[in-house]
Amino acid sequence: MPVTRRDVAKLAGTSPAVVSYVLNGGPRGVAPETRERVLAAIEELGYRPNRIAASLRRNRTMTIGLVVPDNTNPYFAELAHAVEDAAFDAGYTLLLGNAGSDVKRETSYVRTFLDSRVDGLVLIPSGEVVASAGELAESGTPWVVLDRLVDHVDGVAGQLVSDNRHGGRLATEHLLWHGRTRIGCITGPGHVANFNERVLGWRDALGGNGRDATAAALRETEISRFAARDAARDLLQATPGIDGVFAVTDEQALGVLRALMELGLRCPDDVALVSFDGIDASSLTTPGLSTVGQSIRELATSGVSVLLDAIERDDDAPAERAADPARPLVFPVHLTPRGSCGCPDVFESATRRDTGGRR
Amino acid sequence: MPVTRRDVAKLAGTSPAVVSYVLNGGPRGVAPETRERVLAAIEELGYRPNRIAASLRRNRTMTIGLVVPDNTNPYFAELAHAVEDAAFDAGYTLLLGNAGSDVKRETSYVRTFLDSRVDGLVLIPSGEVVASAGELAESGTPWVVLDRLVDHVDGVAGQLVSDNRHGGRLATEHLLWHGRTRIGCITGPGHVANFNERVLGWRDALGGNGRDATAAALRETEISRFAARDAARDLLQATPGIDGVFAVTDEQALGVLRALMELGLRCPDDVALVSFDGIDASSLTTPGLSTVGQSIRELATSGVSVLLDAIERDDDAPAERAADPARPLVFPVHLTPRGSCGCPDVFESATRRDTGGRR
DNA sequence: TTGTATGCGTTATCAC
DNA sequence: GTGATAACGCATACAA
Repeated sequence: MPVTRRDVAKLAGTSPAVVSYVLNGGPRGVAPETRERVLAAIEELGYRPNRIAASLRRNRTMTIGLVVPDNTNPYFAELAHAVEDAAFDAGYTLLLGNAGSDVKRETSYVRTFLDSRVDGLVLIPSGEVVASAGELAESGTPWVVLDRLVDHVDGVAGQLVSDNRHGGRLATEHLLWHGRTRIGCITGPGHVANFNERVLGWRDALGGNGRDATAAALRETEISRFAARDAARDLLQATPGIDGVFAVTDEQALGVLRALMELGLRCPDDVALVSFDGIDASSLTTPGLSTVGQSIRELATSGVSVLLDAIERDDDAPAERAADPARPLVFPVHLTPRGSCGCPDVFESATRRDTGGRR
Repeated sequence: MPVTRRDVAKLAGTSPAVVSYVLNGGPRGVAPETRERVLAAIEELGYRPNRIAASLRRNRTMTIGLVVPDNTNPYFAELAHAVEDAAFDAGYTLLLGNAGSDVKRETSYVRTFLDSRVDGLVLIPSGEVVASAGELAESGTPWVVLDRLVDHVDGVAGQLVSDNRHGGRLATEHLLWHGRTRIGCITGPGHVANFNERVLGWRDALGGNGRDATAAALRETEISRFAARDAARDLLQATPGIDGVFAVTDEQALGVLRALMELGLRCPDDVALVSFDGIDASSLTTPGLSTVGQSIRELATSGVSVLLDAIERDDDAPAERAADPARPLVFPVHLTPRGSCGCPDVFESATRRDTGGRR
């Protein structure tokens, strides 16, 4: 037998409506003396408002959905955590779904979240297109695409990505600067634009320096350190002269590191390595991972911010639209040199980290 | 203007109730001919049922809440992923909250989830007690405690943990077996029972072998590879003779690995290392991490299972109770020797992994 | 200032 | 087998 507004009202000797007014601070005032009685009654009964009922009435759930390929991947984990933080700060609750590179499951989650009437949706696409774009548009629920650029996203409120191509170039140029001449590349699935962009950056850098980036020096694998380890072994053995590797994700770089060890090659002495993402873990491998860091927290925070703006706007004037939401917001990346490329390996202590850390 | 059951009913020339019956497959039958018209109308209008309204009516949301200390920690990430999988399979949606070792925030999330009328709650406690146990009990919402044992949890439907003490002993005995004689320990915050248990296991093993485990060989840090790196440096420098280290979490072991490198010590040659958890990442460090593996997936799956049972039971007979839910379910652990303890480092290839992997 | 009444979209209990 | 109708808990417009 749950305690409801009726019970509170009865105990306070007033009406349920008044209880609402004191709880919501409006839209009407309530006599100080009545308010006291109401608060006392709430306290006494341990009354807790039912968000479900409020959601139904207000047509607003104060929840947002987050669909992520795999929260087990450190990069997505950091992204998800930052999204959750931003949502929490704004008073929203997060519904989480792992799509697991399975477009079917991604669609299923989007549908479930829409049925749950989330106020907005943050989507990190698993495939090259968002299969649910149609349903999303039809539902009128605002949504943003995070981290990965996709086509055919008409109704989207915003797309937020890092400057992948530039990052790929930065990484490769840095390897060249270290005097490396034969630079291989470990990349992710070809249907993900991010990775193709990073590979383009790799080609940009090599081309600009008079070297050609042949397919021979490229391996495509899943975004998994295990798959990357196998690919790196294959690459290193098939192309003996390689003295540098650009891995398009930190996760894969961990596998490359392992492959080097297994083959008896030293990093960076024999093979220098630069990767991409800038996850926390990259600073504490052996050696430290030189990486092109993304502004993970900013990406997530801005994504939620864009989403909440769209939700607000939707509430006021359903017709209005943000300025060209189809044009992606591109976030800058920055090279963080550490040991794996041949730069001095900076020892970042935990205490220094904690003071200078996030927020 | 959302399309509702009324619209479907009108188009199909029937009543909203009938639409419910065809959608829910009960509790009453419906004439095949009517059912066809209803389905056609649903299709035509692109009707999607409103879960919020259904939840309010049914007093059942088909959601469960998960409160986790930090989904960025690989161990919790794997746990969370497994919980999500189990929930998904059972048709439940997951609400996620990061408490971040902040009991205040944990309480806040529990409250929010209760207000959202989750059907059940999975809690990985951040503190030594569950501050919200009272509210939980009062609400009557079933909940389980995962991974960490805590006191004063009267209303809990179940507690699921690994055999921490035994694991600590396993790890340490293995180091002894390798001929290591001075074995230090890096542990986590003293208010977490898990870590204390693992430390007890460490003492057990040392005591049983006639060696004494002095406080000098112990360092307590946060569960962070960064903090652990600092602590390990301190430990290794303050106690020169150390030839083995037991780290109570894989996460911390990563920091120990780094500390060893920085001090010019080789692992396992100079210092052998065994840790605890068995996260995916442990198999691909350099060297591979010897670790006492938990059955992460089973822990999560059983946790959800216990929770769902309690939900079912609650639905049928609110009074009934499971058999002594206060007694924790203890899961076995298993030693996975790899390179860091001195065992041969098995190279687990991605392909072999994928076939033998989860599910 | 306060109480009353209606509706949000569903589900389930009614008579028919 | 079917259609009307009440209720879930809350928010607010409206009458008092």
